[in-house]
Amino acid sequence: MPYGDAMSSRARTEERRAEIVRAALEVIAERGYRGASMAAIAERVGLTQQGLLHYFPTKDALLVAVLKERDQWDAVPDSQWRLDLLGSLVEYNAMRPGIVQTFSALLGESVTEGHPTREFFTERYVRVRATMAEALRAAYGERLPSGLSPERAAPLLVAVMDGLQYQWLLDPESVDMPGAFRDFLALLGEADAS
Amino acid sequence: MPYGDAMSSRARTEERRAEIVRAALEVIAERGYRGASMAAIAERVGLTQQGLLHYFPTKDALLVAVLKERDQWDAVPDSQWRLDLLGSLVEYNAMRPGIVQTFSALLGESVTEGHPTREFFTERYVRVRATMAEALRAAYGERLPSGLSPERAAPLLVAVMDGLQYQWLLDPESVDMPGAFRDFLALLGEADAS
DNA sequence: ATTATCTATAGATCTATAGATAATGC
DNA sequence: ATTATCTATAGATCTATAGATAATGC
Repeated sequence: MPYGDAMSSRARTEERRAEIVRAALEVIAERGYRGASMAAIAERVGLTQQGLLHYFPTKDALLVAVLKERDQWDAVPDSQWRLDLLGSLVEYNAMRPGIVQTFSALLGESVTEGHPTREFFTERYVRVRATMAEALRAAYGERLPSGLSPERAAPLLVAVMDGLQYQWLLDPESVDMPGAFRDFLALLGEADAS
Repeated sequence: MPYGDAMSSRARTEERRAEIVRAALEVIAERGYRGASMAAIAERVGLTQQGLLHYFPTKDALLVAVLKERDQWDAVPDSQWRLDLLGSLVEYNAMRPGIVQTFSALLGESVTEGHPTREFFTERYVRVRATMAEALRAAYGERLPSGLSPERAAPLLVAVMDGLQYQWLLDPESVDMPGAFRDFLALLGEADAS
């Protein structure tokens, strides 16, 4: 038996696909989606470009699989976010520059016209802002100590996370991403004295 | 005289180059740098791709010119930033989605490996953080009302500006970029009650 | 003479299709 | 039979070079 275990052929196919998606995540981190060639991804899993097309018949099909994978990342079942988990999430991200870089490269490309990730990110942000607003409401009620409503604080929270990622990716020595994020959380939680 | 004015030939050349840079800014906004072909930029100014190469001998040379142009945008002579101008800057940006989109697309690409804008952005952020820290210091002294030092507040300020731009570009209806930014400035200026 | 612009074209890529060959699994 | 993988290749692009032609400006 050429494979040392009892894996079904279907499971083996799925594993190969997962391997390809991981390779795609890497290559996209390095070169962006437009810059990531099917041949480069194929090479990373030891296939020819045409061999790869057996698993994903078009580049877009592969991107869809990549985004689904990514979706599992941030999709903690919506209303279960607790504010105090966010700091840990950012710390976790700081240990996985590859994932952060894939995400940031795709986000950057998504604002260009007709980009295949545009709709994904637009919808994702609607969802993430709503989730964050809920988490803020659960923690603070209708007004944060600073006076902001959860709905107005949410886009700021998301913006800080994304913006810090770019600064950190470009210059990790100079930017303490988790520390800065904690500063921001503290800011949100502070009482308004005015 | 084929040209209706007394422009020198040198000035006419410079104007053509400026025209090309503007076209490049547009095409980069639409397609990113990797996706922006020289041919597409040339077409926008009514030239063939080879005609464009007469003015900028390589794609990278054109990018350098684009970044220099962009540099003039944010280069308010360093130490002259006043905090109360930042809100207006964001309002101004909200009226010029094209510029914001060019910038955001390039920033996104800059985190990929060996990208020609990487160094530019890395250095730019070092500079911008320092400038913002100075502006904050000028406004608040060594501690902001919230208790943060200017140096720790600066990366947050920059992150909010950048992060809001992505959310706004993807979904301008849902995101009030200037309003959210004002919320953030208010947050920074509020006293720490803890 | 220099500047602006064009046609022709080389040489790299890139995605995708067609179709062959070998191995796997009912 | 189906799955995995390969070679060959079509058809689009893309950047850049070579070299011609016409107009401009000392």
